[in-house]
Amino acid sequence: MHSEHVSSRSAEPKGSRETRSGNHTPPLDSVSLAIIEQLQEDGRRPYAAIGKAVGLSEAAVRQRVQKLLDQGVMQIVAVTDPLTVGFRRQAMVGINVEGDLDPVADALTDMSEVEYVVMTAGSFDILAEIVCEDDDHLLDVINKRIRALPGVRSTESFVYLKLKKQTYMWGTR
Amino acid sequence: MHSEHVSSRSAEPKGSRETRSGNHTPPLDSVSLAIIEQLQEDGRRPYAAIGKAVGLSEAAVRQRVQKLLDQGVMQIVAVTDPLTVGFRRQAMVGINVEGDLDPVADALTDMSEVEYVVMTAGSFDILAEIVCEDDDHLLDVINKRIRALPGVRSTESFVYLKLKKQTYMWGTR
DNA sequence: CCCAGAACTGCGAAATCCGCACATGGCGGC
DNA sequence: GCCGCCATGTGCGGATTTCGCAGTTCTGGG
Repeated sequence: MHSEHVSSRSAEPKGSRETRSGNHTPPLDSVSLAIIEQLQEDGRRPYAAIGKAVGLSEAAVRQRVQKLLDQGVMQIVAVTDPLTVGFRRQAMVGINVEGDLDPVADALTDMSEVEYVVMTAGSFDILAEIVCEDDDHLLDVINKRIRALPGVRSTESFVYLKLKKQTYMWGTR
Repeated sequence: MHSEHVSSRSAEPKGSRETRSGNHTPPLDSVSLAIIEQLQEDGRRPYAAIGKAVGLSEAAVRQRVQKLLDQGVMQIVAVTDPLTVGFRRQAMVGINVEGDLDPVADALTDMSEVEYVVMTAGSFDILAEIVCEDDDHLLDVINKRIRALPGVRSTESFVYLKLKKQTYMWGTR
C-alpha cells in the first residue's frame, strides 16, 4: 500500500460501445468496498485471505469479486509505466467541438492510441490522453486523425515530460 | 525440449525493442512484454496459462512476474470507476508555475486527493487529476490548497462530466 | 405465513502456487 | 582458453488456492 509509479487510471468501460442511459450500479456496501481495498493493495491476493480480512467465507468473496468484475465496477489488471514498455511519447489533448460531443468522443474511443477520454466543463470540451511510440506516431494521431474528425474545431496538446504520480488508493485514505 | 509454441504475433526485430529508456529499470525483452500483455487482459491469469502463451515454464513466469513487481515496472491491482466508489467530483487541473516545477509537483504528489501528476510541455506546466467526494471538497482542494502553493502562478480547472474510455491495453495492439 | 430469489457457507476434487534443487548460458578475470 | 560467478530457466513435490455444487440462512413480497 505504499506504491506509486504506475500508470493509467480508474476503470470501467471495456467494450467500446457504451451508451449507458440510467445504468447506475447499485451502491456498494461496506463489505464490497473492503474487498476492493484489499485488491487495490494486491490484485492477486487469495480469496481466503480477503475473506479473513473482511469477515466473509472464501466462497462468498469469490462470488462478490466475480460480480464486481461482471458488472464492470472493477477490473483486476496489470498497470505499467508506458515509458518502460516502449511508448515514449504521451500527450494530453484538449479538444473543442462544434455541435454534439458524442460523435467525437466515440471516434476518439475507437482509436487504440487513445487511452483516456473524458468530457469536461471548462475551456475544453473533451480531454484525451494519447500513448504513442515516438514523435512521428504522435504527430500522426493528433494532426492527421484527431484534427480531421468532423466537428473538431480546435485542439491543444500537452506533451508529457515526466510522470510524477499514479495511484489507485481511493478508499484507503 | 519440446517447444513448439507459436509466438502468436510476429517476432519483432531484435534490436528495435531493447532501447534503453534511460531509467534504472533495465529494458524489457519481448517475453516480459508478452507476460505484461497477458496480465493486462486479466491480472489473475494463472502462471501456467501465461507460460503456455509466451513459451516459458510456469516457474519462469512466476520469477519474471515477481521481479517486474519488485522493480516497480508493473503493479497488479484492482481499478475502479471512482463514481461508483463514492467520489462524485473529478477534475483535471492545469497549473502554471513560476520557477522550479519540482517543489510544486512534489507538493501535489503528497495530496491524497491528487491521483495523477504529470509535467508537460505546452500552455500548462503541470497537469493534475483530482478525485473528490463532492463540490465543497473539490473547491477546497483547488482553491485553498493548490492555489496556495508557493510558485503556483495560475490554474485552470476542467470538471469531469462523463468518463468515456479507460484502457490498459498498450502492447495489445 | 409462505414462497422465491439472493447471498452465504461448507466441502471435496482439481488446479495452482511456491520453494527448492538442479541444468544451462553468458561474461569477465586470470 | 579456462574457470567460477551470476542470472535465468526447468522439473518436481507438497501446501495452498480455486472452483463447482449442494444445502442453509436471510429478506422482501404477496
